[in-house]
Amino acid sequence: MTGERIHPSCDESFGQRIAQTLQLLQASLPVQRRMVHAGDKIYRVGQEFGSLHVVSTGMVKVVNLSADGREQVVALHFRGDWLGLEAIATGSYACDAVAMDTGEVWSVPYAQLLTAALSQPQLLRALHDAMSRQLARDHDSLQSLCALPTDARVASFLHYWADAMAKRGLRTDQISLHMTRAEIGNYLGMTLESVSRALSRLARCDIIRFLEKGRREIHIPRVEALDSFVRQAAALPAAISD
Amino acid sequence: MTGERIHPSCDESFGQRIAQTLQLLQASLPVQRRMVHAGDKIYRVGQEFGSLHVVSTGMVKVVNLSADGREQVVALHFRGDWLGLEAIATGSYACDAVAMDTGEVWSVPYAQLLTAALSQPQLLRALHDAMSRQLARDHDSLQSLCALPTDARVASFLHYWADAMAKRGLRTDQISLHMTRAEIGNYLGMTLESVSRALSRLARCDIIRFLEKGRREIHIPRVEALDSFVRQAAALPAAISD
DNA sequence: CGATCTATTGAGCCTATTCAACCGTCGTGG
DNA sequence: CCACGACGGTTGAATAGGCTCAATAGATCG
Repeated sequence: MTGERIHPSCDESFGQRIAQTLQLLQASLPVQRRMVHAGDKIYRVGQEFGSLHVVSTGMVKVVNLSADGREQVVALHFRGDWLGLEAIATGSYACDAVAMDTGEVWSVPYAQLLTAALSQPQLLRALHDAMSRQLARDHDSLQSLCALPTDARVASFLHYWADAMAKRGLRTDQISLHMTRAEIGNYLGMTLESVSRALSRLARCDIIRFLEKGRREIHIPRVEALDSFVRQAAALPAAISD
Repeated sequence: MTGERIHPSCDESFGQRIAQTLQLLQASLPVQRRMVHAGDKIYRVGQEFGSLHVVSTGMVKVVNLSADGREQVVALHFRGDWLGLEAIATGSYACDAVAMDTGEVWSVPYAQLLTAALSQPQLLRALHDAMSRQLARDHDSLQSLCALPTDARVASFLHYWADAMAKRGLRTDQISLHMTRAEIGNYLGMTLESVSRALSRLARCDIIRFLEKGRREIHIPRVEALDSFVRQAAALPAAISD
């Protein structure tokens, strides 16, 4: 293991684990690589389930479609994340998976993955870890939605994003959200105006800064500042600082 | 492979699948059965992960503990549901699992489960199905939280509960919530007063009825009524359709 | 019976939504 | 080239939905 560190708090080994998993997949299965661009769908709701997918590069949003046609972003995925897990039980995808960026997605037939997993326990471990992490992440999302006011929810979202980047060895002080305010709002259960206002307020407190005029590039001087902002908002449901 | 079918929407066979899974577990692993009563903890946050748990009878709530001590109910589990899945990746439980009722919980060491799964593919399938279902369920929770007003969220909650009972072959017209209004509110991201008001309104519309004076027994004449109530609230945040 | 817990309901307030106007950027086409 | 519209973002004013605070009542239990 090469000794390189970027972030103190998060484990550096996570990025390596991702790389290992991707290598393992490639070595032991006929993965089908696919280049995707923003807006491309990796799979669609209702489509028959056959394969799981792993994000190699790029970012993917998972959109739940309700019966009456409304859309709900329920998860975001980055390098190393698995897609389609929610379809295993039912046999058909319950969501759309949409690329938010140019990237590469690998697909592996679920049946073959299981077969390979019998002789490669690490594969099974990787799959279970991915599912487990997703469950834990969903719980955190739920808690944010239930317990935090809008501003803190946006802060928590940024923190999550920065954390996801840090875990993958990418720079965390400057993140570029490949989402519109409307998409962010949809994911966080609020309106696009509220997202905009929250971001403006965070910028006013100097917790974040906008780079360029196109305000999707966000500079985060200190990630801990986001954390403490969330923490404080959580403790006092209705406190207002000047 | 024995003849098995997966229904798209509302499978009658679900209850049978649960029974089969429990039998399978019992037959191929040293499950440790444990009787639990309301308030008992199956596992605690921070505790080292070693075993997964399956609800045999009774109901269990999973409570996420945030850094600052606030509690958040993130999931509810019934017969056949697996507990502790979110701990696989990290190696330690991230939540408390608390019995809401008298019941029985089976525990199986994860390592032994994996070993057994190598020779019993159905075991692995059952585990994956459970995780997959939980992920899909989490997505639905997220969507409810994000998109529905309080009344509809309560209605959706009751519908979910009734559905869970129905899938397990239990009576669905009369459900007994083993939760206080405060717990329900915590789970649904609203205050206990809002829960109370929502229930009162639903009762006023005759979508539900209270049995007895202790108002946790709820009679649901027509489950479809709950569904249509949710659907209508979802479609029009403020719009008007005859 | 008093003490405690849970639930219901009302009144006022506050947060986040709705509605609206405005600005900047980006393509497109006259 | 500029006019134009489409789109994404910001900000303000007014509204409303849900929260807070508070009072009341039933239930349970020692």
